[in-house]
Amino acid sequence: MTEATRRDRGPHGREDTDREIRGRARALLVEHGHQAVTLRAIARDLGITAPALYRYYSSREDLMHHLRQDICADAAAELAVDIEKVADPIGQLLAACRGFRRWALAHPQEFTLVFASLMEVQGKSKLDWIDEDLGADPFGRIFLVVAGRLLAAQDLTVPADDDVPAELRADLDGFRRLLMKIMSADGIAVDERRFTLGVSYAMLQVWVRLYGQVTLEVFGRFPLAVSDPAVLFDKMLADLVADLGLTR
Amino acid sequence: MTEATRRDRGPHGREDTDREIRGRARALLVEHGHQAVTLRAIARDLGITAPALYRYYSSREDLMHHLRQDICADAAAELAVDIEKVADPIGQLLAACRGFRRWALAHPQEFTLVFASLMEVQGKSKLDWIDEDLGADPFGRIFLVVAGRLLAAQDLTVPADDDVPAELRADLDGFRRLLMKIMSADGIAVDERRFTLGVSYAMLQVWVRLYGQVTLEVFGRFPLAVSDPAVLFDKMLADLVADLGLTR
DNA sequence: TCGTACCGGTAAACGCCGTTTACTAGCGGT
DNA sequence: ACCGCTAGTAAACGGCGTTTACCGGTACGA
Repeated sequence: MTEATRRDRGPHGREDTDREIRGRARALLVEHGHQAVTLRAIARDLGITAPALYRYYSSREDLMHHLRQDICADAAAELAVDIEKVADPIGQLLAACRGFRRWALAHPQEFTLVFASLMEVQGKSKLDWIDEDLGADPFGRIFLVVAGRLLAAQDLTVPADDDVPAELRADLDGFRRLLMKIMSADGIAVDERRFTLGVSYAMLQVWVRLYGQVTLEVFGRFPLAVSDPAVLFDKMLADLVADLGLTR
Repeated sequence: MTEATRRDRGPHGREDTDREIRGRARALLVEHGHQAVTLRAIARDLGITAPALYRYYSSREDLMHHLRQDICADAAAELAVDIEKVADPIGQLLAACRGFRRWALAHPQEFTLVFASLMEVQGKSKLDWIDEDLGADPFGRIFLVVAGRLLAAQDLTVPADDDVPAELRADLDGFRRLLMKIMSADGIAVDERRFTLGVSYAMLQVWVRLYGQVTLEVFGRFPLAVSDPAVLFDKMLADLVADLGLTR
């Protein structure tokens, strides 16, 4: 006679178990933080022993790596919903930015894991998340598509190419080409001549400000008490679209 | 006869031992990351047993908390040196920004601990680091002093007070008052009428961009490969001073 | 001078943790 | 009927934070 609390109740396929593992890991992360994501705790919740998890992941770090990808994909999906509610490109940009902030504040642990932690020193570069097939991780793609649509529809006020330092041009041009590839994959036509280095640079700066503001808010590192951070965020967004020379 | 590797060789004062503890903790953090800062490892390095550390700190988390403060103070001291090498206020602002970047890149683990981790859920607000005696932590003070000197010496291009949303005014005014207190404590005289809400807002935005850029670089989260990040950083600084309407 | 209270430390233990090793029950294919 | 694979178990190792009980000095007051 087998014991009561056993695992062989019903035929769990490998995929199912894997999903359960990541689901519990995710829940532990959300509820009790990065430290609480423990192989033994996950196994316990699944009614399994810890070493069994090694049939699915080669180490805790390996599991965390896949977890990051899950999180990324989920955040991207959530963001995509927000964006598609809006028709005009500027509105989509704002929706993407607000959606990013909302997600980050609602999921601080996930945000930290994916967007604000040192990459394990394994790979040579920090940029393994760029150039998986075409472009970037699913999350980055969302932003790039939004940028692409905006660019196709509107003229932006951006620095002249002469104003961007020579040492940056190759990088920015690479970014430009990446973005064009994504756009054409997304069925967006864009006039190459309007897509200058200055446009690449401006997009980069938008990301710097968005990321900075969100990260500061998540980590509570503003130099003053902000009683209504949403207002501050919207003001920054307004500055952003103004600096880009956008009007609906 | 006592064993060879014992601790009672020479009279270590309590302060000395405490410094050694923090020193080893610091070294472990730098060399092997947050995870490696282990009470047992620290104790081992000091030729002591782990429970002895509880005579100095009530828990590992308590030690980490003090460690954060040490790091903050050290970073501030390092930054102060950079700043005092320069005479003019604009140069000091640039030196502070570049110093912050250099420190963050040279000490990613410390940077993460102090500037990019979720505050433990203990205190009610995230802002315990504001308003210890007057103002902020030693690190924040440095920036505030630099800002004060700049403000006393130069006119800034900032948004009109009417452009800052009503909901932000109380917060920004609090920041203004804090900064004026720090400035007067630092012996800087400033015309109150030139220190508008727009000035507070502009300073906040400078911090957003600086923090965003540095954090992106430390975490490798730029959306493109940046072959010479220093150039990108300097370009952003140039934009910053241009946006503030500064010229030497 | 003698107690005594405290201070900084030790030893042992508890219950976690990741990970490795050896083993096994059950299943699919031949 | 057997073989081999898969997904699991049990036991163990060493490391971790933390608690408890104990202990040798040293400072200090009677």
